[in-house]
Amino acid sequence: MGRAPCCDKANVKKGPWSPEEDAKLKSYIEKHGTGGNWIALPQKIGLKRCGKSCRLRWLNYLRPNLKHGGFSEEEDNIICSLYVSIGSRWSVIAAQLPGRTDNDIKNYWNTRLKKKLLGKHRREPRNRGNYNIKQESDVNIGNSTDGDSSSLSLVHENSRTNQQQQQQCWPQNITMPVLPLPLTLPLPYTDHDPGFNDQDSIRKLLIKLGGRFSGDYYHPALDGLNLEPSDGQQVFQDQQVHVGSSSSSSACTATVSINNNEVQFAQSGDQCRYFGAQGSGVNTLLQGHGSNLTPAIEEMVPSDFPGGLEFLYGEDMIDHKIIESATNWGETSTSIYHHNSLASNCQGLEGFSYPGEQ
DNA sequence: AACAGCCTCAACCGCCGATGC
DNA sequence: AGCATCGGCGGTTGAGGCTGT
Repeated sequence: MGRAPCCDKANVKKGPWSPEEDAKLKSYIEKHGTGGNWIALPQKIGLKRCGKSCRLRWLNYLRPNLKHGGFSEEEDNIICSLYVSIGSRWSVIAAQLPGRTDNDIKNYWNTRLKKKLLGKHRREPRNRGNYNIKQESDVNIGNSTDGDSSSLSLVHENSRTNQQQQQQCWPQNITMPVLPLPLTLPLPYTDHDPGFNDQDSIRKLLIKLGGRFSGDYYHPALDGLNLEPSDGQQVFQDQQVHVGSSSSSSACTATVSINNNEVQFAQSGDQCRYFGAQGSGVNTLLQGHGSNLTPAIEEMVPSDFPGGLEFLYGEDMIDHKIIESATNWGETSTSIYHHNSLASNCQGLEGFSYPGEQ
């Protein structure tokens, strides 16, 4: 037997709200509050609406100090950055953008930013004062010139300066920003814990750090890994996570150290060609096994896309600045790392074509 | 002007966790 | 402990408006 419906669907009005309904709901809540019971609210007011519908209408539309449309570039950046790091947790993202609702951001992402990332939009957006798509960057795929012809890298040609910034997409030692949440993560590994056998757990950890799994690469360094999550949760700060095979003396070890709000990847061992010597850096490790990285991004980036999501983690991602921000993620105040040019990089993907594609 | 296709976004749906009984 | 209820969340839908032909 299923769960009882929250309201009598037969006697509940659906569809767009009328101004009268809005006025009723708004005036009541402004006078009396929600009373902590949305389900009972419509009956008190005399609205033939589901309580959940009232809640949604209030939160997404009637609530004071809401902004609609006109996302600024800075908001774009924040959304991009947070989406890359935490995925589609719209309520969390919305908490960082005063006046924005999760629904708003979700819609904006799905209709604009996602396409902006891919450069799929066909025409200039309508009625968007702050929204301005510029085609200022070209992105090419080319062989890196660092002496390793086997590695591919993205070349950003920003602002048509012709100054190609060829970069290895995931350098051997890269410092990535730590995004502020969740401040506690299931930490999948400790040195003394023999139960480190859950690849999904480490995948999740690495995903939090911004990795990608395509499933296209088998990675021997992950073979036989013990990735069982430890009991409970550990504070995901100022810790080191050693990613490597405990069973192989010659295994490459990727060290993910989290200190002072920075994540550092480093690797050692004679199998490190998988990690950096061939130019793919730790990301190759990250590409080891099937993915649950923010599915929308995964979907946007084909599995054979050289370098995976590195274009989201280019140099600019490293050169970050901090935006101080209050957050709802916990009781402590924390910081967002604002990737200054992420969105412009996204814009730069306009006109990008995949290998073999015209 | 008419039509078709595209785009946006408000609203709905269903699931899940928390809470109370 | 088990169940019912509620709030909250993310995914999806569809009506209406806009644009291109």
